[in-house]
Amino acid sequence: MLVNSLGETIKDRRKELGITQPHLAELAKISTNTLYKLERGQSNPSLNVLYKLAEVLGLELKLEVKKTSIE
Amino acid sequence: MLVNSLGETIKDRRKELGITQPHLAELAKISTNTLYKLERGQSNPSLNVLYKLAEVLGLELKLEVKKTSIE
DNA sequence: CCATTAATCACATTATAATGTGATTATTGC
DNA sequence: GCAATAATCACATTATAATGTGATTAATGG
Repeated sequence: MLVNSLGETIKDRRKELGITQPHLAELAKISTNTLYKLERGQSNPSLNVLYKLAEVLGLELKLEVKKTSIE
Repeated sequence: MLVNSLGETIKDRRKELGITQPHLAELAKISTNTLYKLERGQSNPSLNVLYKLAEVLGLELKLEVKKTSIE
């Protein structure tokens, strides 16, 4: 996950699904401000917000061992 | 990502690496309280905290399209 | 055992994420 | 063009994550 790949991922996915920020914000039950800042990488979102967006967007959040790490 | 799989993942990984909560907290530059609650699923951590832990633990956070979602 | 450290927990404080509001600037469809 | 909606932005407020402190309870090694 690079610098703001997360916000980009959400924005790209939203565009793919053809929905607006206000609509997605409503569906995920977060404010447009929160979504706007998140997409632009201007925030440090909570896990809760990420989950709510992931849910609506059909995305999943994973935390796994780096394939590149030495085991 | 199930209910508290995230906290579990972090705890399990920490154990694998054989380090304590206080030590990991120090390495990741977060408080032991924050780590403790996160591992137990008693918090709604910020992305920042997750990144710092992932960095130290050799984990990566991914947000991707669900394989099960209809495309 | 028992001393030492780790983990758990409560509670107060501080920092900041999330929201609300209103304005401005794109963007889009007619 | 221009009306309507979307996206961007500033700023104040509210909710809450993160921290600090100190205590209690496990766990661990000597």
